[in-house]
Amino acid sequence: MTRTSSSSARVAVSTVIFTLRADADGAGLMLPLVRRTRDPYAARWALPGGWLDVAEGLDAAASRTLAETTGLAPSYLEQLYAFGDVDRSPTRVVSIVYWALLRQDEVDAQLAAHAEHGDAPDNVQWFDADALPDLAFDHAQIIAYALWRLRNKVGYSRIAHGLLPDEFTLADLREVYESILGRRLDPANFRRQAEASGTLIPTERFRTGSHRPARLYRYNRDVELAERGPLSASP
Amino acid sequence: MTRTSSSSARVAVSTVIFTLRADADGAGLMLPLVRRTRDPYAARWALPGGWLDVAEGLDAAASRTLAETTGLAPSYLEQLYAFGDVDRSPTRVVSIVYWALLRQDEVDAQLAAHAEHGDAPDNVQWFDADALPDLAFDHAQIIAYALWRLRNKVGYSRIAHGLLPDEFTLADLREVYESILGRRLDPANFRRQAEASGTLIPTERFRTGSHRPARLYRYNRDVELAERGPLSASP
DNA sequence: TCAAAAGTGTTCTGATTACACCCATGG
DNA sequence: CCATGGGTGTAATCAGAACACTTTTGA
Repeated sequence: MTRTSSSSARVAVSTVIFTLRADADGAGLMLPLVRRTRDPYAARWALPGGWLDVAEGLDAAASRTLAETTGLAPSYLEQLYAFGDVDRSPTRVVSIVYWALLRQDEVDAQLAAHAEHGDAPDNVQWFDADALPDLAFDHAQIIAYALWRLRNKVGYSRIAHGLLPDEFTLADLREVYESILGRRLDPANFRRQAEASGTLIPTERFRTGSHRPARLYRYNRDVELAERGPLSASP
Repeated sequence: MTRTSSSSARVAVSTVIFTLRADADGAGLMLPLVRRTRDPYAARWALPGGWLDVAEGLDAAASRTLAETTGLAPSYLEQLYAFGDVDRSPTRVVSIVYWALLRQDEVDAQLAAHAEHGDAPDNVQWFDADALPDLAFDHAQIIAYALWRLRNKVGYSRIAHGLLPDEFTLADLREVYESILGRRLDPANFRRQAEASGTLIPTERFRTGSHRPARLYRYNRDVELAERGPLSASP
C-alpha cells in the first residue's frame, strides 16, 4: 500500500500557530487545525503544513504551506524542532516544525477577507489550546512541545508583542502574559518590569472609553536582537 | 553539473561535539572536524555527519554517523537546529544538526583504543573552538550557533556534567563552567550555588594529591527532568 | 460621588556578589 | 612551617513579590 520513497525520507514542514481570543476569563490561546482529506489519518485533525519544495528554504516553506492551508500569515515565526522517528507516519517523513504567533486583529481581518471572497478554507477550524481533538500522527506531542516553548520563552523574551497590534496599553500586554502563563500578574510590578525592559516606547496617545485613560505604548523593534543568537543573521 | 534529486531534498545529519582539553589557562573547548574527501568542498574541514538512513530515527542517525566518522560516542546529545537554505550546498540538502558533549576521559580512552588497533581515523582532527580553520558549507555558522547554545544552556541547565567523569570535585565542576563561560567564578559562591541546586550527591571519598583533599561529588541523574520539556519523553 | 482601572511608593524577602577568614595537607 | 587550594561566614546589593495608596476617568 505504501510506497517507500526512493532515497531516504521525504521532508514536510508544519506550523503550530497561536493566537489569543477573548474569553470568559480574559483571553485564551487558540490554534487552527486542518481536517485531513487523504488517507493516513483521513478525517483527523492535523497541523497545517505540506511538502518542502526543492526551490525554497525551510522558513519560506513554512510560510507558504501555512498560507495555502489556512490563508494566514504570521507575525512571528520560529523553527521549533525536527521530528523524524521512523514510525511517526506509515511512510518515512521528517517534519520540520515551526511555531508562530498571529495578532488577533490580523486573524479577524484575514478571515473576513476570505469569507467575503467565498474562499473560506472550511476544513480549517480553531481550537482552544487546552481542549484539542484527536490529532493525526504525533501532532499532539508536537503541540504540547510548542506550548511549552511558548510559555517558557515568554519569560525571557519579548515575543508577547507578536500577539498585539502596533499600539497597546500595559493592561493589554499584561493580559497576553497572563493568558500565556495561566496566572494573574500584579499590575504594579508588571508595569515596572515592562518599563525597565527597554522594549517599550511610550506614545502621547491614550486609550479612553473605560475608566481612567491608559497610555498607549509601541514596541521597540531594535531590541530583541541577539535573543536567538547567531541565527538571527542567516534568514 | 549538479543533479537535482528526484523529489524534494536529501536529509543529512551532522553533529557539533565539544570536549574540554587542558590548557595554559585552565581548559579550552575543543571539537573534532573531518576533512572532506569528495567534491563539494573537497579537502575542506567539515562537521562529522552523514545521510539519514530510511530505517533509523534522527537521534540514532546522529549517533551512528558520529561513530562512523570519528569513532566517538557522546555523553550528551541534543538536537540543535534544522538547516535548509536552498543554496547551502550545490545539491539540495536539509541538515538536521545535533550538538553533543563528551567527557575528556572518554575522548582519551576512545582515541587510545583506535590508535592501538591502527584504525585511527586520520582525517579527523581536533580544533580549538576559538581557532577554527576554513569550513565547508555553512558549518562555520552552525558551530557558532552551537557554541551560543552551549554557553546559554550552561547557565540554566546542568549539562556541565556531560564533560566530567562520574566523580569530580567542585573545583573540577567550576573549571568546566569557567571554560565554557570564559570568565572566572568565585569559588565560595560557586560552591553554595552548586550545593543548593540539588543535583550533587556528596560521596565519602576525597581527591588527594595537591593540598587539602577535596570532596568528590557525584551527579544526581534524577534531576534534569523537565529541562527539555515534553521532548524528554519521545526519544 | 463612586466604582474601577491607571499609576506611584514602600516594605520585605531571597538570590547574587564581594571579600574576609579559617582549615588541612604536601612539600 | 608555609604556600595553596578547600571550605565557611557575613555584609552589601539587587530583583521580585506583596500591598497600601493616590489619580483620573465614565457613569
